[in-house]
Amino acid sequence: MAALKYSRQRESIKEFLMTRTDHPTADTVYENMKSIYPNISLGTVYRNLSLLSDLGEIKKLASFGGADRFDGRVEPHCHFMCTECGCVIDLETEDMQDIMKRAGEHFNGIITDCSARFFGMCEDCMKKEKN
Amino acid sequence: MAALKYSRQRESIKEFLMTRTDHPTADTVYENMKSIYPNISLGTVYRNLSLLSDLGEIKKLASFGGADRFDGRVEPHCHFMCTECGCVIDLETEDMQDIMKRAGEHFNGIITDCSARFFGMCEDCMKKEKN
DNA sequence: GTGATTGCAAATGTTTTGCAGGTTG
DNA sequence: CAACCTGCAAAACATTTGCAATCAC
Repeated sequence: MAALKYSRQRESIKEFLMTRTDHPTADTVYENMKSIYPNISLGTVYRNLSLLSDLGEIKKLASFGGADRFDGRVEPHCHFMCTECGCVIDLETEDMQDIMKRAGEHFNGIITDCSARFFGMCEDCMKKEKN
Repeated sequence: MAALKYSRQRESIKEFLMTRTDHPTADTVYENMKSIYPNISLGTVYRNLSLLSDLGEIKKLASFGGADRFDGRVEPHCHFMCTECGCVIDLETEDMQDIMKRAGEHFNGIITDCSARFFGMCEDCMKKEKN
């Protein structure tokens, strides 16, 4: 069992994700980290994102079509992706526990987690559409 | 606008997906197609899966962690993935339209599609756990 | 015959991994 | 100093694409 040791890089990656609400990809994290650690490698970014995700300190949003995205917000919540511009937005939805409970009613296994994604067109793209 | 032409390969791929309920990956489809068309290429499988998905004749289940999976069942329904064995099972859940409607209540864009995934342990893995 | 489809192979994009050196506790 | 972590580069995957030959209409 690997004991965890402090790393500036990991700390910065987590802090960075906390400030963002747009669910950046590993590459975006990497680009932003470079301004603090010019020599940081993409491998380190991936390793830390994966580690933080395993620890439950961040959430990995498995493929919305392209590269995986990462979310500093860990409470269960839903996501919306605009099929026009590709942006990913948090949705304030009803209690996820409730959805999970109802989904498991006709199922013989155990449901412990849930990820709901909605697709459509975001507010900004709808405005552009009108022009 | 490309006019669609018949292809045996595409037909077989669709038929194959209709017979399966385990949401195979492109590679699994490819392996199975090889018994009918020994020279079929993986590229052809990907091209046809993508085409069928665009036509709405099959559903692409974007990354459950590894490779994308494909589903011959197109009515809206939820999926469960076992974090132990990786199997993906259909879930009979409440009306998806209803979930979409409620998710959009505090949202200014338009929601047109939804994909809900549940995670946990499947019945088979629970039995093995007990031993 | 025209244009869509195919097999093949090479290219692309994303993520993981081996290794030698540096850092943490 | 032992174990973890890093940067770098190569490898591993999944998927897409260019091309010349083939097939459907």
